[in-house]
Amino acid sequence: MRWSKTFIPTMKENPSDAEIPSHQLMLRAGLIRQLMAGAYTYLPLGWRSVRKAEAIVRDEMERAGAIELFMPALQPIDLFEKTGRKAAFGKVLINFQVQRGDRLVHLALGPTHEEVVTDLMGRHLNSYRQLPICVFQIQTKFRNEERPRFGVLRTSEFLMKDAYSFGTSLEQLNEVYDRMYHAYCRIFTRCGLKYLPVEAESGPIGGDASHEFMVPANNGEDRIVHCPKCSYAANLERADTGRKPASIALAPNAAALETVSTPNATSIEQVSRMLKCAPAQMIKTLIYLADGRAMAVLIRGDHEANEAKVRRALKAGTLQLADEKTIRQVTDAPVGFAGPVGIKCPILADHDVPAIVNAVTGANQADAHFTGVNAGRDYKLETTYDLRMAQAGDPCPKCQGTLELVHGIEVGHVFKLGTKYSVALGAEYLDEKEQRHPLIMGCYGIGVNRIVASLAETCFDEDGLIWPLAIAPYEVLIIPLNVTDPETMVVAEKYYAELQAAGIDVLMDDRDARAGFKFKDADLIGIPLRVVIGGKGLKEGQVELRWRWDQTASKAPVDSAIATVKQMLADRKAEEIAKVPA
RNA sequence: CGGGGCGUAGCUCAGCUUGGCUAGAGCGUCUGGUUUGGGACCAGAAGGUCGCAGGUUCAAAUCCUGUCGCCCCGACCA
Repeated sequence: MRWSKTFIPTMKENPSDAEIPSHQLMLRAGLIRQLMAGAYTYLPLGWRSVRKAEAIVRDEMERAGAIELFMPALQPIDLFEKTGRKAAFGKVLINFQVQRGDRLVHLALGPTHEEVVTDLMGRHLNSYRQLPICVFQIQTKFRNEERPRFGVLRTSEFLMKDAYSFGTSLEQLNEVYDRMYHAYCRIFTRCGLKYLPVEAESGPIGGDASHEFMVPANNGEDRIVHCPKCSYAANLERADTGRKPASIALAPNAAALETVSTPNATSIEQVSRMLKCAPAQMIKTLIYLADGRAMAVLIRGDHEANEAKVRRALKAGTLQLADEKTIRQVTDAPVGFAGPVGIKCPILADHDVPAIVNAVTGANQADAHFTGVNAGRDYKLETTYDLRMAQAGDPCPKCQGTLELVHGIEVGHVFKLGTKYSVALGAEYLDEKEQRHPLIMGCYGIGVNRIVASLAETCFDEDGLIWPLAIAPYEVLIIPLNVTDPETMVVAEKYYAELQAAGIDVLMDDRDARAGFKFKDADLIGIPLRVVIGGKGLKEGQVELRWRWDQTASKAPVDSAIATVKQMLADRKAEEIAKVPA
C-alpha cells in the first residue's frame, strides 16, 4: 500500500481525553477514532492489526479442532429469560423492542452467545455419537457498560472469539478445555504478547474450572497475584494465600477489656481516627447470611473480605451481607458496632485475626467499642481460615515463594460451564442406554481487539508503537526520502513491487514530505522493518535497514537489499514461531 | 449510579475570577517562494453555532439555571 493512497491520520499531540498509552498511541498512530464513549472506529491501520490477530485466532482454533460458524448478534429476548440472564445481566444487556407489522418484537444484542449456541446445538445434537464437538465464531458483542473506559480496552461493542464445547462427560469436557487452554497459549505467544494464565473464580463446577489469560499491564483493570518462584497465578477474587491457621493463645501482654465511647463512629476509618489506632489493630466484624443463617466473619481492619472464600469455608450455597434487622438481632446494636465479644451467632475468623493483641472491635452496643480484645479470652475460636483477599507479600499457597500483585488486561477466558445452559434450554442427548442427559458445556472467549490494544499498551517507546511482526499492520515500511528524485523512486518502486510479489505486507511512504517528518511518523506507527532509500545512501550504492526495536540501522547494497529484507523477515518469523509451545 | 474534572479553530490550549473593542496563540490545512536524512523557514490565506437551551443585562465565551457530551476515581463487570 502507498501511504498517499490509504488513510493514516497521525497526530503529533495527544488528544486530551486519552490518558493511557494504548489509547494515546492508537489515536496518534491513526489506528482508531472514537465515535462515542465506548465505541471506536478501526481505521485501516488498526483494522489490519485486528484482522491479523483474528487470523491467528482462527488458525489456532481450527488446529485445536473447533469448527467455525457465525451466529446473529440480534437475539430474541426469550432466550435470555429462559436462562435467567436477562436479570443477571441487568442493564448491561442491550435490549429493545422493534415494530414488525402489527406486533412488537423484543430483541437483545448478544453480549455473548451461550443461549443461541445451546439452543442451536440442543436441536441438532441428539446422540452421544455426535459428541464431543466444539464450535466457535468471531463476532461483535454488545454490552452496555456502566462505564466504558481506558480507550479501546473496555468498550460497549467489541470483537470476540467465542467457542463452545458440548460433550457427554466431564472427561470430554476436560479434554476440550485442555486443548483450548493450550491453543490460547499458542495464540497469545504467536501474537507476541507476554501473558499469564491465572486461576479464576470457577462457579458451579468448582476446582480447576476456569482460567483467565492476563497481559500484565499497569493500566489493566484486573488485579492478579502471582508467585515468581513457581507458576502459581490467580486473580484476586480467587487467589489463595499460603498462610497457616494461627495459634490461638492469650498473649502475655494482654490488656484488660475496656469499653470506650465512640459516638457515631461506624467505620474502621472513623474509629481508627477517633481512637488513634491503626486499622491493622482493629477487627472488622461482618455479619453474613449463609444459606439464611447469621454468621460473623472476622477480618483484620486493614484487610478486605473475600466472599467466595467465606462461602467455601462455610460450604454455603448462598452468601450475602446481612440486613440491618439481622444485625440488630445478633449484636443488639445498630449497624457499625458489631464485634466478636458476646455476639449471638457463630464466628469465623481469618488467619490474621487471633494475632492481633489488644484489638479494637465493636462492643455490640450503640456508640461504643472495646479495646484490649484478645482471642481465647474475650472470644473463642476453634481454628482460623483464609477469608480475605490475597495481597502482595503473602506466602504462596503452592511453594515457599512470596506473592506479588500485578495489574492485568484480560484477553482470554476458558470456563467449564457444566449443564447450566443445557438444562435451562433443554439441550439433551441420548446415551448408549437410550437415556436423556443435558449436554456438558464449556465456553472459551478471546477479546480479539483487546489483543491489539494490549500490545499497544505494552509495546512502545517514547517515539511510538513497536509492533511484533505477527500483528503489525504492515511488516515493512519503505521510505523514499525524496519522492521527487527519479533515481530514488526507481529503487523504491522496484522494492515495493518485489516485496509485494513475495507476499510481504509492505507500506511505502510516498508522500512528498521532509525526511524528519516521515521518520517521526514511521516511529509512531511502529512498522517492524524500515527500509530507507535516500540520496546519501544511493551515492554509496546502499540503502538503510532498521528494525523498529533496534537503536541502530544496518546498510545493504541496493541490489541485494531485497534479498536481505526477505531473509531478515524469515529469520525473525522463525524466531517468533520457535517460542510457540508445540 | 455516587464523587471529581472538562467542553473556545482539525489537534493542544489561553481568554472566564472582575461581563464591554473585530475571540486569540502554537501546531495542522491551503497558496507562492526558499529548503530537503529526524516533525524546516519566509510571505499570505482559509478556518469559530465559544457544546446546546433558557435567563440576568444596554451588552454574555465570561454571571445564573437547566440540559447534553467527554474524561478520571469509585460501585458494577457471565
